[in-house]
Amino acid sequence: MSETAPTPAKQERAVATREALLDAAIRRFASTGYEAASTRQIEQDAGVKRGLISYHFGSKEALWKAATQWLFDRASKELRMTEEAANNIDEVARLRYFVRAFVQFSAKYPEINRLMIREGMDDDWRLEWLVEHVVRPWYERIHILFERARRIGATPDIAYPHFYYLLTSSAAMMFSMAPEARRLAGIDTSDDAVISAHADAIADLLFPGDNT
Amino acid sequence: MSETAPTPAKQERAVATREALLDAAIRRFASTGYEAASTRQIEQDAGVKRGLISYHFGSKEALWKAATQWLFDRASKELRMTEEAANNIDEVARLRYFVRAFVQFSAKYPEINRLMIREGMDDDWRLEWLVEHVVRPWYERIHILFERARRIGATPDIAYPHFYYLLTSSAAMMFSMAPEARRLAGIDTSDDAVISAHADAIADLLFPGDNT
DNA sequence: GATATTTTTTGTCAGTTGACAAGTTTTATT
DNA sequence: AATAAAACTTGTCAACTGACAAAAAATATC
Repeated sequence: MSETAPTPAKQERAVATREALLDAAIRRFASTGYEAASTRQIEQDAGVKRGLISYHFGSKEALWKAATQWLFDRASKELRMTEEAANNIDEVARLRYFVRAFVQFSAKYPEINRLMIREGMDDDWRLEWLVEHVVRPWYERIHILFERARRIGATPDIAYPHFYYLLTSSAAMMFSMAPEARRLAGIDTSDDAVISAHADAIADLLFPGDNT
Repeated sequence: MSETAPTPAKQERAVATREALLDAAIRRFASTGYEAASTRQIEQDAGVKRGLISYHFGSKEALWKAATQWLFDRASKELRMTEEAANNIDEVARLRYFVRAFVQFSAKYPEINRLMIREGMDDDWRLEWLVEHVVRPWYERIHILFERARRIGATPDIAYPHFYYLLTSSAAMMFSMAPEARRLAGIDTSDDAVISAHADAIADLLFPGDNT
């Protein structure tokens, strides 16, 4: 073997470029959709030059997968921490706590719900990817909470899929539709008071327990 | 004045072309969004030749407005009939009736909610148009029902905007996300039993009245 | 049947898109 | 400082987009 290979250099400023692209990509994909979001626009948003997506990700499709993965990893970690934080309180209070946390979470990351809504309407490779990589784990996780609550009679008498869509849609929709909510109802959905009121409303409806 | 103008002809087969285009346009705009829906694709879906959108509507923007107007006019009429049909029953039962009808309605016209979701995320001319032409009338109409219900104590204790987003999102989302619901939960959202169960679930949550 | 008008068909345009390839600069290591 | 790899930059391409214009066909009225 020719030992001439001295030492390959490593990557440095590239991480900044990558993150800028991932962040810009998520925002574009979530707000305008995959097809309508142009790679040139994303590069411009990220403040980098034109060929960088090709260089760092290879293709638009690969960028989309990397960006969604990136977003959901961040978010999943946070949601799981919330879940664990509620482990040492009683059952009903825990459910209310989780629901409120879920609303806060939806308000904090509106891009997640926006992405899922956009992709959930069309049965293509993106929906398949999202369902298997992201949605199903959460679907199952919430299922467990739901069953535990059902056993102590703390849950409305409906089949789980209905509950899942009731919870997720009512928790997230208002924040996904922030521009509409502002125009229509004059609501600022980034206001903590609004978020908190919404969380209370949902928790009260789903688990009419104590008002704490 | 030169009386040579004999008699101008009228339009005939054009209406069929127009309707085919409107129908195809709604489906495309709702499922892929405005920017990603190409006029050529819409013409192909409608089974007509290439230049017809230009001829009948002038521009893509004009087609979008005509198509959404067309859809909402049809839907509004139906929703108003439902509302009137419930005029001669007592207050609480009427609310439950309306909620159930609203769910049925959302299941029957998933394109409406899909359109509003797509456009509600971005604050552009389409959102402005939708809010003023379509959403606000409904928003106010439901507001009246809500206030009437509040006066007799039949309503959850939340501000109206929260109620509005709870109702509309939980009623419509599952049907807008039909492809996801099928993949994720194995649910056929066009099944009458599923629709009915969903309607019951929401009516029970919002107005825990009798179970009729 | 002649004719004017509506409707359809086809050609063409400038602008945009995603992808790739050939360059240039920067950086880490010696 | 030399050098090789990584990172960035720019040029170019075929495909597609919305729009318009000109030609062809269909239709109603006389």
